[in-house]
Amino acid sequence: MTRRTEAREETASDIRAAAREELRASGPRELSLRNVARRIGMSPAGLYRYVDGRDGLLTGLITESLYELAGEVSEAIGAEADLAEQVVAGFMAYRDWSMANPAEFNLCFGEPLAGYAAPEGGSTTEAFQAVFAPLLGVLAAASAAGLVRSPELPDDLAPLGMVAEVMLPGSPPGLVTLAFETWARVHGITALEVNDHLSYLGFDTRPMAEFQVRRMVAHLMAPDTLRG
Amino acid sequence: MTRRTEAREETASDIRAAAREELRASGPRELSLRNVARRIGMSPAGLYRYVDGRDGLLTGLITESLYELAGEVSEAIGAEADLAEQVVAGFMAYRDWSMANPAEFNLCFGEPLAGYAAPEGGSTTEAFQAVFAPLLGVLAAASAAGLVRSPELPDDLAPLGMVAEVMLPGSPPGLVTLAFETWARVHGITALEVNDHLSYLGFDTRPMAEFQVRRMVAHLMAPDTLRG
DNA sequence: CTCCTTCTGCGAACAGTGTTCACGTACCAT
DNA sequence: ATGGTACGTGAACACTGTTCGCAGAAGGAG
Repeated sequence: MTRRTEAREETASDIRAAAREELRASGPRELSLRNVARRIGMSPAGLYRYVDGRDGLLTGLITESLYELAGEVSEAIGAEADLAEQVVAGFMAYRDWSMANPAEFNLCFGEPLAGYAAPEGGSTTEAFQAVFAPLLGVLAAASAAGLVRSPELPDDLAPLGMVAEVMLPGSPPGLVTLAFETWARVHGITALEVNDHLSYLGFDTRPMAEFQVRRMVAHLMAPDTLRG
Repeated sequence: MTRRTEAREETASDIRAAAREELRASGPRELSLRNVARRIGMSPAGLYRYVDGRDGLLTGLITESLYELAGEVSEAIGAEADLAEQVVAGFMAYRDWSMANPAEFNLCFGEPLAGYAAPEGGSTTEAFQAVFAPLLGVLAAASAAGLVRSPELPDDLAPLGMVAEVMLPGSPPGLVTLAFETWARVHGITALEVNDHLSYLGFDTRPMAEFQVRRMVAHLMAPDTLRG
């Protein structure tokens, strides 16, 4: 009962590591199951004893990557005292991790993989929440401290009010739209950087990203935040 | 000289159309050259008389898509009189086209295709400029009219000043960073919408996108724009 | 220690992909 | 009418994910 499960655990771990390498080397779309097998010196068919095909391999990579990112974000937030600086640090950690792990970023936040469906259990959903929970926490804290004034929701966005009660219970309904806006902003600059759409500028674009994030936070926490 | 070139032109057009259909049906990554051939009832090898492999097919799709998008953006801008409304309309056209053509959006602005390299001639670069020229034009006009106050560039972003002189000659150097910021913002919400990362909200997210764009424009053209 | 079950891994196969090559065939200009 | 050129094809190669049947090895029961 021991020797077998032990060996199994080890090869499973090897497979995970090899898959991660393959992901970095070939990207999420071109991730080749046969190459993963080749890396650990196994036949492609043998992998199916450990992983439920390519989809299973991918869900493993997604959750693993998300928890890694979540750790980075939490750590970055924890290292700052000021609420505004926490927001900056948290989102810059999101950006920096994405630049360091482009394949993982695209796997989690980019174009959905053709033919891939998230598993039933919702294990990936949980991992996503692990990433956003700390960011939402800081935002909610800033709101509670009166640093962030949430905009009023137009009638168009009434459905968002429902979501607000679930995502950020007790917070003003407008805060959730602010949360999506901040995420979208950071996601935007990050996606452009990661996918080389700014590389023709010919210089390191990190300062530009930080500039945008700081402007965002300044606007977010300005006393005269525009409404609507 | 006539019958042959005429027939050639027609099949070339058929190929373009079939490729577009295939792109919509299968996405940019799974775009299968063999399926394109199948659509027009041709052998895969025969396609090589018309198109330089998959890469050639893709460059054609990219430029065609970009010019289509450029048309939508220009038209939307032209339909508005107020400068602020022009910005809103231009970017919403960008968003709406992307939602209507997700495969094309990802092909042009998403994760670069593995193994694909843009051609030498710079034909795609030209197409990209066709998209951004009208947007930059409105921004420059608004700046010239004193509606937009550009932020001062920190020392970090000195290289951007060089780019500014090329992209927006005669405009304040800070305006170009504003241009990138606006693009990044719209790209962010668009990418999230297009790639189904907001679909779990369960309602049409267009109002949310418009809300964000309007907030962006309001902030952009507010008299008390924050500097830096 | 022997027997039997279960787990593990492998080779072959299938359908699919992009790409190349040699081969006819239909068109066109002379 | 004839020579040359452009067109289209079928076969082939190396690759992919996935399934299936078959060997062994590991472990437990008697």
